[in-house]
Parts: sequence; C-alpha cells; structure tokens
Amino acid sequence: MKKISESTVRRLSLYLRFLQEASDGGLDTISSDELAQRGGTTSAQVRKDLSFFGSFGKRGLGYSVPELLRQIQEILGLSRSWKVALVGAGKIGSALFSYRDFQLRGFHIRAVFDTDPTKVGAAWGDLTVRDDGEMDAALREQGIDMVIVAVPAEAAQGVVDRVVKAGVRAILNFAPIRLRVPSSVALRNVDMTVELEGLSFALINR
Amino acid sequence: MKKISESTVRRLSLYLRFLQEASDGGLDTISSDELAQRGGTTSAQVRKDLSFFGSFGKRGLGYSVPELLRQIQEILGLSRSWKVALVGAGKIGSALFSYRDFQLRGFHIRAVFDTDPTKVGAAWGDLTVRDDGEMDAALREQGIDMVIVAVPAEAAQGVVDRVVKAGVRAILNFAPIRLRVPSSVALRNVDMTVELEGLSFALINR
DNA sequence: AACAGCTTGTGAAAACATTCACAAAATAAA
DNA sequence: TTTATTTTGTGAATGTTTTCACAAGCTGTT
Repeated sequence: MKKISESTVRRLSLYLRFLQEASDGGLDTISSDELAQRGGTTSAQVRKDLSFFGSFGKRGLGYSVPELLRQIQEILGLSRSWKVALVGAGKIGSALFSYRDFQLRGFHIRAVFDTDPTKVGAAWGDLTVRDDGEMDAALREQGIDMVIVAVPAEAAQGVVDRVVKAGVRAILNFAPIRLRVPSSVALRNVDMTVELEGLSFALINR
Repeated sequence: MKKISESTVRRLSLYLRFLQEASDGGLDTISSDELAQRGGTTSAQVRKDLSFFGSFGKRGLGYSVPELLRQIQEILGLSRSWKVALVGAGKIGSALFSYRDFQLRGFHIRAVFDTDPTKVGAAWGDLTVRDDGEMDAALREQGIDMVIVAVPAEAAQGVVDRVVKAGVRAILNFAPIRLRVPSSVALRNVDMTVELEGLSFALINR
C-alpha cells in the first residue's frame, strides 16, 4: 500500500467527526465541498485523501453519509475496540480517564497504574489504580493495545521503555519530553507547551 | 519577514526544551547534530530552522547554549509573560490549571470561568472561578492575551466567538471540534481523539 | 604560519503535499 | 432520448518542506 501521510490521517479523523454530526442531523448525502468547508480545507483535498483508499462517492451526487462513515471507521481501524492502559493517575490522567469521547469511540481504558502509594488502590469507575510494579505483566496479560503516558517528564522514558518491552505498539504521550521508541512503535505526542509557544510566536509576529 | 512554517515553530519549541536541559546539565556549547538527535530530526533541519532568524552558531564549534536559549526565547516571544484565561473549570480545565510547566514558561493563568453554578465561586489557587457572564468584560479589563478553551464541544464555538469579539487573538482549544475564527486570530487545537485515531490507524497498517 | 579537524550557513536538488482543471459518471428535467 | 447540471476521481502543475553537499570560518596543533 502507498504511504499515507500523517496529515491525511488527521483529516480523515476530522471528516469522520463531521460525518457523525451530519448523520446525527439526519443528512444522508454529503459532498466533498461540504466536508471541506467544515474542516477548513478544499474539496480537492477531501477527494484526494479519500482516493488513497478507494472510490466512495457517486459523481453528481456526493457521498452517502452512512457509507462513508463506515468506510472511514474501517480505514482508521475504529470498527473494533482497543484496549488502552493509562499510566499516571495524577490530574491529567484523571481528566483523561473521565473523558467520555474516548469510550465513545472504542478506546476503552482497562487499567490504570501509578507509583504513588496514596493513589494505588483507589477506585476509578470500575477499575482500581494499580501499582506501577504490576504494569509490565498486566500489559501482556490483558492484551493492552495502546498506552497513554501521563507521568512527569522525568519518569516518561523509563515507563515507555518498559511498555515497549511488554509488546505494546502504540503510545500516546502527554509528558513534555521527546520519547525514544523503536520505529516499529507508533508514538503521538500531545504537547501543550509546544502549542502555547506556537501561539506566543503567532502573537508577536503579526 | 519570510513566512515561517508551523513545523519550524514546533521544532524551535523542542530545541528550546533541549537547550534548557543542556543548560541545567552545565553544558555550554551544543552542535546542530546533538540538538537534532534529541529531537529526532537532522542537523541540516536544525540549521535551516535557525537560519530563518539569523546566524547564531560558530563554525567549527556549534552554538553557545545560553545564547541560543535566549535567542529562541526571544524568537518565540517567551521573554515576556503572557496573560492567559481558562474557560471551563471541569476535569481538563482543572488539570491544566495545575500544570506547572505553563507558569514555568511564562504563561500565567489570570482568570477562570465556568457556567456551572456549583463551580463558580470555588477557590483555585489564588483565583476564584468566575461566572461565564463576567468573561467578556473581564478579558478586556485584564488585558488577557490568550484563552484556553476547555468546555464541551457544543459550547466551544459560542465561547470562542465571544472571546474573539473581546479582542483576544490567540486561542488554545481542547474541545473536540473544529472552531471557526477570523484569520487574524491564532488557533491551536489539542485533539486527543484525533491522536488516538492516528494510533489506531498505525496499528492496523503495519 | 600553515595545516588538520570540526561544524556552520546556505543554495540547489529531491521529496512530499496541495491545488488545479477537466473528462467521466450520475441525476433530473424537458 | 437528449440536454443541463452537478460532483467525483485523478493526472499534471504548483507550492512547500526536507535533505544534500560543500565552501567558508573557527579552533587547536605542529
């Protein structure tokens, strides 16, 4: 398969969101142009993005909302549910844990770990925060697909090394640090400081 | 000035981080290659990024850590402090509020707003959560530079319209929705669902 | 002073991503 | 059935970003 760029994948995610809104609104057909307007891009971009995966539209008509919805879910691997573990039961971890959108889209948090003895044992929903020492074995046993890292920067690389060794191949990192992972592991960073600094740059340059 | 790409700005942010680490480690000189290794990029990329803003290095030697640190801070507008308001006092808002890195880098949260009467009036550090109705006036009065949006998706566009009308020109959005803002306003999105979906895609495509 | 060893700064080349532009396919109306 | 209208899918053109490659400049050594 041809190499798909990260920006294409990001946009697919957005298209999916608009399709869900359109679907909720009872719309059953949508054009590349409508999709584009909502995502701040162009209709050509939408069509090009989709064209990497097939021809989903009807000329003269546009796309069937439910069908395109299903197709993009398939493309992104969202027709199945993923087992997620959360490492770090601090403020950010806790906010992520109760973030409804995750569950809604098939990302199920199945385990939470922390090193802090005052946190271990706490009940989070129907889970119990477990000791960090149990993590490595638990990741394998539970067949965890993805790990969300929400620990302090100093601890993050150590956690990730263990997570990778335990066979996990996708990591979402919230710690403000650039992690090293083998190229076989997918890594995304949510780096709030970088975003704020980008805004700062934008403010002084116009 | 020539147009600087968003990726360049992002990388400058990362370089800044490494320089701070290097500085803490007592290093006083660093090469583009060392900077590159840590950021997962190439030395040519580092030099090109910096070259948009000037010549900060010494051939044969590299860059002076404290000087490059200062220069990048200047470029990113971090030598001053920014006044930030937080809209949304839920889980995510609360996690962001106590995120030490922000204050550390000159982003000072000066006001918190929410619509929920059970939250309004609560003491957060030395601030009090204020009613959403006070926001528009307060943003102007306090001379807020940036707003962090941490409200539910349904409420986000409404908040942003008011924030823009109040003269704020930089917005960091955590709501899972594509916001519309005038082109004069800088907007960054932190979209955790998009990131997770990107990981999902990566998992099923290798 | 000349040389060896590094590392920067930068045009030019290559790779990658977006936009253009239009033939092809679908529908609806006459 | 023909025509008008719409919108897709896609090569080709354009624009942007990254990488290459090397002269120029700095330091330390002989």
